[in-house]
Amino acid sequence: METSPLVLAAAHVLVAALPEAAALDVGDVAALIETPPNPDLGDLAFPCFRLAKVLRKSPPAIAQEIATAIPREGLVAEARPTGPYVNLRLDLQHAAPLVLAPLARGQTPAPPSRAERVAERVAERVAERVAERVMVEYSQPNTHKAFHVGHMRNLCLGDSIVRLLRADGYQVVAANYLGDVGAHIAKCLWWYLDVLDEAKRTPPDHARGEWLGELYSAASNQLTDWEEAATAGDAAAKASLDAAKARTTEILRKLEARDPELIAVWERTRQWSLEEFDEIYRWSGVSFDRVFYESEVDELGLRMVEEYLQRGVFVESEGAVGIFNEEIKHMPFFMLRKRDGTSLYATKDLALAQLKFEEHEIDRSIYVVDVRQSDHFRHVFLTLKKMGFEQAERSEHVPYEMVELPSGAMATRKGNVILFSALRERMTRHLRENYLSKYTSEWSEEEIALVAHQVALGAIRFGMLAHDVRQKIVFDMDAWLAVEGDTGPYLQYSAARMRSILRKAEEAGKGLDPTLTSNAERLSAAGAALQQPEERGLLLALAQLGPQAHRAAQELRPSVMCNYLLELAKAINRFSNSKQCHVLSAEGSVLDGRLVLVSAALAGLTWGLGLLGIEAPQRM
RNA sequence: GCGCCCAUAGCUCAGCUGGAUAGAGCGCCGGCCUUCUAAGCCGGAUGUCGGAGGUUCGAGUCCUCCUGGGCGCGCCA
Repeated sequence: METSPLVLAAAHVLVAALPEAAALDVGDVAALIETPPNPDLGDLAFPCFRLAKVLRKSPPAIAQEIATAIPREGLVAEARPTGPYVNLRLDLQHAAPLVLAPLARGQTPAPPSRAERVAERVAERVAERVAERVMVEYSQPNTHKAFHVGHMRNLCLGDSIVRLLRADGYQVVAANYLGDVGAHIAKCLWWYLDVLDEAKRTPPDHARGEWLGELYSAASNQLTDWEEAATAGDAAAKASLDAAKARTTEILRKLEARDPELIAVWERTRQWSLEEFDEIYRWSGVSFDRVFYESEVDELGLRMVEEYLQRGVFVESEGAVGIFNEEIKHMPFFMLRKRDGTSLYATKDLALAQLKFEEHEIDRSIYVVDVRQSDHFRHVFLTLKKMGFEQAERSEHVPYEMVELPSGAMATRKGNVILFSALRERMTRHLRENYLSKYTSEWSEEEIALVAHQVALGAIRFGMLAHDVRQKIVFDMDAWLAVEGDTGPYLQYSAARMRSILRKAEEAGKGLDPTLTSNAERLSAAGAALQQPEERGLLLALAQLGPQAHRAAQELRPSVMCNYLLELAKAINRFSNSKQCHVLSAEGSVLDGRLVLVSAALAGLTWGLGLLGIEAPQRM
């Protein structure tokens, strides 16, 4: 795992004190170093369990020996054996320049070098080759359908993964893949063209995509109703169902045949959805480098099926074409062409993969798609491999659990879908009414609007990212509106307070001297002046920033970052609530130390929030 | 039936490669705004880490089985 400069420095001290026979290098030691459960024990801890075997001594005895061998000068002020651990207390005179100075200077944690990444890969035996150019595909909404809170989880996850990977040194192509063809379009257009009368066929001025989504739901629900009634023996329903099915099939066929009249309708309605998606992405602060459309890979997919059928990679089965991936024992057949000769979702995914590999020369391909598609992607990757795409080995699915409501899974059928627009509206209004109203006389309307937007987005993004991907999110609107405790706004608030201190210091003529962070002597004195436990705690929390961001990127888990940032914010608030840590009333090196600490905390938190796509407001 | 995932405090969840008395938020009780934003801070109460075996010096974490829940399983996307 990536280690912080602080841990690395401590590892150097430890290695020098280790017995020869320990045979551990700095990297090994750094990887073993952990944080004691209780700050009273120390700042860093070195566990001696691993050494027990090679040294043929008990861990406590080893801890004892190491502790006595450590010189009490430089970074380590105190080394105390406690059972099997050597607990280190650091001298902040040396720690502050390592941890705080770069951040206060405006430097963000450096991504690992290529050599480090290779070493890490080798150590983990993941792959000998290190990917540089990565594509992350996410969002993938369907046109003609509503964009709801479930889609928001995907959007937040994908966007954060993109940001994490970029911060970790990768070149990332952020990709979207829009579902603009298929049965759902036919259902929607059937309702639009055949069921709605002329007068009702005009969409509203705003939220046209949403309006289309309603048509789709109505159509979908009607078909299900008829189907149920038909199964129960209702002849009229059966007739209606058959007629509707014939019509949707006709619509699909005409679209495939590029029927000018229907294509015109398709293009017009599709555009309504696309415009709405753009608006959502703009509000959410998400942008894509490449947008793929299902409509653009449809034909290519079918050509590939034909080609690989000829080559014998694919086979015919019951009139359909596919491949038997025996590796997936419980469902080996992967269908790629229907009996009627048309393509499937799977077909298009093969074509899309080829397009990605060729067009963008990526060497790693990430798909952020919900967990229900796990088997599908295993098939896709296995199939790509058998087709000869070496990148298949470096393709991976990031599965995440669904967003549900207290009433169960969201379903248009049940009418319990919470649209993204509703969440956005309610969150923004709630923040204005309950928190920002106190500033109406003080701040401009522009600033209030900006902060309402930033905080609403912060609450939504954090809410979507803080859960591990394997946990489903039960979306409870009231709970989401209560933006206190472990929430995005808490993090933003913490940043705003840091900023406020710096602003007031500036106003009082006690601002941070920009030359301080490059003045070794003054910096040491400033570090040495940090005597309060809250100051130490905050510094130690900041030391974790780089390593945690790296871990989150490696594991493709923004939730790692969320949890870490909560700890950082807690350390920040403990500091700013402590009477003993007052900044403005401090003088000399104590003032210097606190200003550097606050600057570093603000920079670190802001940067970390940025990896989640959350902005830190100037004030709130 | 087969496969994948989940199960930790009343609720929602953390818990990195197994390691020091299992943590946080919400809720509950009690404190803290003439010193820097109370969207905050401090203190208190609450746990058979679903169950049973096993591996290990050491298991919430690894293995096996079981129970409960969710999801997926050839012509939808």
